[in-house]
Amino acid sequence: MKDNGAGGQAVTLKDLAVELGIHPSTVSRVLHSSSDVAKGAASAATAERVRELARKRGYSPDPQAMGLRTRRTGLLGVIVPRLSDLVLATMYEGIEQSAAELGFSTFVMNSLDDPAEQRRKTDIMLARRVDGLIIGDAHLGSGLLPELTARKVPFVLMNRRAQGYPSATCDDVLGGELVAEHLWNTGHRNVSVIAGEPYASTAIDRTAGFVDRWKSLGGEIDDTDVVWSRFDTAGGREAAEAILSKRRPTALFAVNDFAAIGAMGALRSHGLTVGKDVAVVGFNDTSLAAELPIPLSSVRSPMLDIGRTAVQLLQRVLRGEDVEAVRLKPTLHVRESSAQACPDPSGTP
Amino acid sequence: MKDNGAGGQAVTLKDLAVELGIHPSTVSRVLHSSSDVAKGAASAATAERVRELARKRGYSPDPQAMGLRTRRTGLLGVIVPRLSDLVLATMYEGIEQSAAELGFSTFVMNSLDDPAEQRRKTDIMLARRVDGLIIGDAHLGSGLLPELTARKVPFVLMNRRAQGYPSATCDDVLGGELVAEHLWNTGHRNVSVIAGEPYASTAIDRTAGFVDRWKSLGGEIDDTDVVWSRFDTAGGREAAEAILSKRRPTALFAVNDFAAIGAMGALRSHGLTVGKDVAVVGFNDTSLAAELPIPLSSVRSPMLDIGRTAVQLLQRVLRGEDVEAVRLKPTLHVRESSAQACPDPSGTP
DNA sequence: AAGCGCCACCCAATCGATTGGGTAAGTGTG
DNA sequence: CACACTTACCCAATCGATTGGGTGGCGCTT
Repeated sequence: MKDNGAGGQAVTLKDLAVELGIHPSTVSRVLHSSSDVAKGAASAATAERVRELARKRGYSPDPQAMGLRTRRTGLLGVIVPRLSDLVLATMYEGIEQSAAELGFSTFVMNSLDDPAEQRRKTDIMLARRVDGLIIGDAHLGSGLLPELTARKVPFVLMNRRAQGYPSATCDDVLGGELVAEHLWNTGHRNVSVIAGEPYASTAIDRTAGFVDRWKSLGGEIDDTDVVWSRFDTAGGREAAEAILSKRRPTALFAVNDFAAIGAMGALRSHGLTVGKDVAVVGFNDTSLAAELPIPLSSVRSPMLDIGRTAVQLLQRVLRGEDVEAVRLKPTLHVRESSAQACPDPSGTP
Repeated sequence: MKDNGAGGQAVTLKDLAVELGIHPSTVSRVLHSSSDVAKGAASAATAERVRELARKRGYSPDPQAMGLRTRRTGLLGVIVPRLSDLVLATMYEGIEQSAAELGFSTFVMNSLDDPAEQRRKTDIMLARRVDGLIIGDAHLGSGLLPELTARKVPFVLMNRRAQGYPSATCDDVLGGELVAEHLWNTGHRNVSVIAGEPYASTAIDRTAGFVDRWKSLGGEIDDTDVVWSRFDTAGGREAAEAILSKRRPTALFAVNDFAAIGAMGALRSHGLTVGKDVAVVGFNDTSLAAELPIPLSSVRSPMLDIGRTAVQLLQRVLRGEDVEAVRLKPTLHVRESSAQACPDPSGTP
């Protein structure tokens, strides 16, 4: 029965003040001091009357007016490559939860991983006077981040990291290592990597973690076994086709579940059975992985926690604290797509 | 090099006015009147100087102050079941595009299809003083919509419809009909429906469209052939299990691609091959459908357009116009999962 | 009884932009 | 030359909440 918001005319501080016969500033102080004693502002009795009436009338302060005075909007801007990417959508769920708990609201915008669009969306957010930004689409080597620093815009990175900036990410290097160990231990010696976009730290770190660990185990892998690709299903399919046109690995590591699904499709159309002829491992363990016709092995990254952590880091940045990068630990979940030992340990040339 | 936004101290109207030696109100009028002649407000020469300086200083009006005065925030609230549902995420992309073109910014929140959460999120949005709402999670028979109407909150529905409210949806009945015709024509006579959540108009309409058309073609189908389920992969799997425990249809229609994928998994673990032993058709034609190992037949709903349409309808509501429901036409895309003629037209009892 | 302090408030400026209502200078008309 | 009218501006109130700086009145002290 509240009457604030879009349609109705909201209750204002002054309305309450008039009805109570006191000054608006007193009402403000009472409502503002969260402690039950409005220290020095009003008597306990008055304070109670104020709170009572505020509740009854469904008073909620006008964020416009409040923000105008305090220069803080309680808004956080979130920029992601695209929300229709399940990974980012899930991280955003974490952001929303955490932000709501702290009384912040969040804007999200899709940049489609396009630098011009990243700039445009950033500018829109700043024009809205967000208190800070969460950037989920950082491109390595882009000039945007130093520029934001120069403009003193408070921000943190999420999902992808970049040297020298606070970020909340998965420990992608570790994730890649886990996959390398798993495939090595199941007897594979002949593997390829579907590596993702080379401008994303996620792709680079996962690939590097895999390759480095693979070599340290004594495995062989060179640049031609690593194929860069888009993160989506079609990208994974194309990458797998490119790989299969040249050689036949016994295992594929795709740095993204969707790319892995695309690769599974390509394998099937080459007459290969996933999990028997070729092992496939994905990354992120999206809700789809376990439910696929052939359940997909995948590295589970704590997506919700990454989102939540990003908000917490941003809080600290806003308080002026020094903040470093946080990397959350992933775990490997082995399923049918890579459970069997390698059929032909010698590999195929 | 703009200096507005989170970190820097923004340029204000007054700053410009002082630098130009004129009154802030004059600056405001010049910048406000979009026509190149600031009619009556200033001379052409002054107007040009003002616009020039505004550009140079990177002036952008403070939305807080502007909104305080004009009582319009330029904010739209969007409530969806969850953004990690690819369907809603894609609709949101459409919303974002369209809203940005019109100078609006959008909030999204997840309600998780929980009535209490729907209320909470709605209240948060109204407390933020959004100009209007786009509701993507309407529950049939919920009391929330009449209440919003009573509070004079401008809103439109998206994705799901409800009698008597403006909405932008897919023509789900037609979509169900297309599937019925397709399966009938490929020789199937023994079908089951994975119907989705009974509180969602999407589920109900798609199912009803299918069932009614099926009957009108002479087919038999009764209530036990229709299984309600969650929209996600696990829900689809469970529903398929329930169906297979009782009978063996030659075709399954799932009202959602993710449920269809789950069903494909269940079929496989029963030793049935999708597309050969059992046909499967999904709904929405998400980007995944065509790329699955066994490509999934699906009804393509114009998700981006639905989002865009929702924004346009809301614009009209905000202008006080009368607005009715819009239903966009879907198209069926047949793929390997249901391309073959029914293996056993007589069906299996 | 004069003095002091504190309690419980009130006053007014302020944030940045909008907008109805002036007003002085300049132009044209009869 | 006086009057009306337009041009090109300025003035000040306003939106709703916050906040530094008062100020009466009461109680207590010595």
